[in-house]
Amino acid sequence: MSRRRCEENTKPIRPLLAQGLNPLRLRPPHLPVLLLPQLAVPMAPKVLMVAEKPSIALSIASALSGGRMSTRKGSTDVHEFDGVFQGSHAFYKVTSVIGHVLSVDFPPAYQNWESTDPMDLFEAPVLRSECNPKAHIRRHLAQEARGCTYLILWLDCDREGENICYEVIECTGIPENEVGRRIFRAKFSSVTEKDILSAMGNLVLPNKDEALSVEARQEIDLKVGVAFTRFQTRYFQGKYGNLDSRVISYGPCQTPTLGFCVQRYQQITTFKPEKFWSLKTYIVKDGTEIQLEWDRKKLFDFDVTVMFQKMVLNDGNLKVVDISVKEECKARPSGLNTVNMLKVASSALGIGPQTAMHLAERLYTQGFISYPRTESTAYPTSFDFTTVLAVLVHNPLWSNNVRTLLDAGFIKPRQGHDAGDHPPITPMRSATEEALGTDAWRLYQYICQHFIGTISPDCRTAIELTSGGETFHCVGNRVTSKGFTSIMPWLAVSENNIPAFRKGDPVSIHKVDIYEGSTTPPDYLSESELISLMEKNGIGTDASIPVHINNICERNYVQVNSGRRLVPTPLGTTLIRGYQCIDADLCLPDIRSFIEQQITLIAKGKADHRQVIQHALQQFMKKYTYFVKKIENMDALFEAQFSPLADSGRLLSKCGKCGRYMKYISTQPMRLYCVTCEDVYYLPQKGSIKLYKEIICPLDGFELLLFSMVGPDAKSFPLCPFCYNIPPFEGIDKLFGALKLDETGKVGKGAGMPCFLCPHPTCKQSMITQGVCACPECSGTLILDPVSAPKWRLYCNICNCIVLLPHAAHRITTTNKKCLTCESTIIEVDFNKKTTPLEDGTTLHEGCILCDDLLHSLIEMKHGKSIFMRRGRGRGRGRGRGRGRGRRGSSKHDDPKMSFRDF
DNA sequence: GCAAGGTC
Repeated sequence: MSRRRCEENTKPIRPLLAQGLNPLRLRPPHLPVLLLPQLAVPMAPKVLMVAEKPSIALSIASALSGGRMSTRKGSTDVHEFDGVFQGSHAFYKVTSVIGHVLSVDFPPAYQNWESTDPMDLFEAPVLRSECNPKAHIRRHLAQEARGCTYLILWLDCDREGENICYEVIECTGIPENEVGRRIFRAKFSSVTEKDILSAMGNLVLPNKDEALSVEARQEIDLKVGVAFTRFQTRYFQGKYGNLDSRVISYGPCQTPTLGFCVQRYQQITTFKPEKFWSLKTYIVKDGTEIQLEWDRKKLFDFDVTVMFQKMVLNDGNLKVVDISVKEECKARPSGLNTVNMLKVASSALGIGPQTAMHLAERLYTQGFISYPRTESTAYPTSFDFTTVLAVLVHNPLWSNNVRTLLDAGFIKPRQGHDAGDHPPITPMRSATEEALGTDAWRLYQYICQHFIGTISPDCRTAIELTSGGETFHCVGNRVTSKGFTSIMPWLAVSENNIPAFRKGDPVSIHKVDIYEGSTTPPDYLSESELISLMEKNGIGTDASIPVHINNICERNYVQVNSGRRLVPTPLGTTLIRGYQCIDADLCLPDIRSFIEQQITLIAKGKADHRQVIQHALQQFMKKYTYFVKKIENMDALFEAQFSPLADSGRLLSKCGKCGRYMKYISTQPMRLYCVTCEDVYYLPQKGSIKLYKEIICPLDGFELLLFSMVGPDAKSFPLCPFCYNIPPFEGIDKLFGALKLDETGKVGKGAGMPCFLCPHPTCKQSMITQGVCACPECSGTLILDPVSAPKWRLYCNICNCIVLLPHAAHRITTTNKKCLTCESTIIEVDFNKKTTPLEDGTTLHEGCILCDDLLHSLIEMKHGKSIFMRRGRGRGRGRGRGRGRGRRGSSKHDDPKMSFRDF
């Protein structure tokens, strides 16, 4: 796990001392910060302190202020108090970010899958932008830093934390060269008052090398993942119709994760059962028949087994040659960390890692358990077990165990591993099933039982062994002290009593049977086993392991079966088999270790980060070119497993180029395929599609389709498949910028051009003819929904605003007249004869919905689903496009199949 | 529509 690794090479404080800036001497650690009335120190310098998450900001502020602080709301809470800094009075503000502030991506020019060769991504520039613009953390930090003299970084003490330090510095606007003068780093080994005070007294500097190592990882992961993903998605989706995944993704974590599942699958499918035989020998002692275990266990040769059976039967007697009694100890568990909690949740509670994390987070925010993301299994020395036990004593489920521990004293917990982050996961408050709901309760119950188990005695068992003649033995098992297994009964040792034997006793054999068995294949990989494998191989971190597992499920590479076992799908097995055929490195865990090992050079200050990135990317570029060159090897496997696009789907609408019907592929991603032109046209997802009145798009001759979203108030709109994928008007995306650009100016999700965005002046489906007036809530246009009868309505072509028109109208259409007052399109309503509001009983009425009193009184505004569209993907690819682009340094002799270790 | 890493 890369997260939570606290590097040893923390930069020392010496430069500070050299400048005459003593590390802080606030006060003896046991005394709270000296509180001074704020008025008395009008010029007190301001110190801004920033933690990685709100909970830590609170802990830091509480520890440093002795609980005497005021808190105000902001993007994240800001805790304020007066104190002393560098011997002077100071005003402290403690706030936090929420994890990373920035993340990397490609510039807009590289976002188009059609016009960008994935190979170019390796050398593309990368941009850093706010990862959660809605949280406004950048603005928050800039505001809070204004007027502050000092910035103290309290980010988590690992490489990611060190990287976030520099993100924070960037956002505050304080120049980076102020590190050591105005900017300091607090390094804490746990979130306890003692460690916080000690960190404050020993401020150091942020570690640029570690921060850069994370930047390198980000760039390598992005470029490698996105390049491979785009290439294989386009290649295979341009050829096959039933892959059933929107994206055929590749990633240095997700792919090896899938690799583990497929590896087990391959063990199962290639397994050859073997017959074996063993001797079951029975004796009678004190009137009971006992079956003895044969020391040879089993033999794979029947004749030899029969020979042994004859030998034993001929003798007919055994002698007790040895009796041994030993006590074994089954150790109590150590403190509960995230990964172990996830494993138990999956294997014992049947709750998947993603769900388990959500439940745990909820339990945490409601105050029932301590912080659920931790690698540590060691309790801090100051941990107050008695308080937690006192909380638990009232629950009848374990009150007896808890009372015993409180009365008789509890056992010191096992040492465990201290990762320097948070304490193990423990209960904080008493709870009931009614209050939590079933699954949260089951998880909470486990956390309580585990906690009690960690301070209960070990389980002790006495084991007796007896051996005889041609080496048989029997084992008895007696539990002498249940210890922690009384609170964790699923871990109990099963007892097995055997009669008393004396050494030298002769024993007569009652019968000797031959047992025939057969070796069996292993089961599918359990989720819990997968988590262990990922942890062991450094794939993902405690926080990201559930995400990777979820990814390979969502992409339809594996399915979670009963007992939470992961069964690869044909797509999953074909992908991994394909990598194995071309370059097995691509799906082995080594690919992650290679990146880790490369960036560690940066973290340790042994290599320049730009050079390392270049070096690593060059290796991956070679792998990429080789993969592209050899893709036919993988394709052969796909061909055997999946149907070509031409064989998939039903005929739906006419192609504007060749005039033939195109096929509709209903498996995700929904698309049209023209068999003649070999072109693919992507469609909006998550809805239904049908032919729209056989209307032809005047721009390109394609037949229009009607897309309907699902659910109540779902909108429908017509679209031309060609315009939707390749917008015909230059700059249509800028014209409707609000749809596609987020606050950072980054291109967001959006479609090419459905008819409701089309500026065609005469086509009856276009925005020009169907548009009625400006949207009251955004810069969009209200469009008449042509198929909304009898609940006629207008919808905004940008936001989720809906305007309900007079109900039960027979017909509503737009006209080519404009309102003289407001320039809205005049609509024509043909009211129902029976319900017409017109005085003379007539049904036809023309007017402007804003200025006509009658129409205006009949409309109503509400909000529905926003029109969520995916970015068009343009024309599909013909067979084999994108192949053989083996340029840039790939020579015949370059075979990147060699292990990374050789590079 | 892409990666992996934070955290809510």
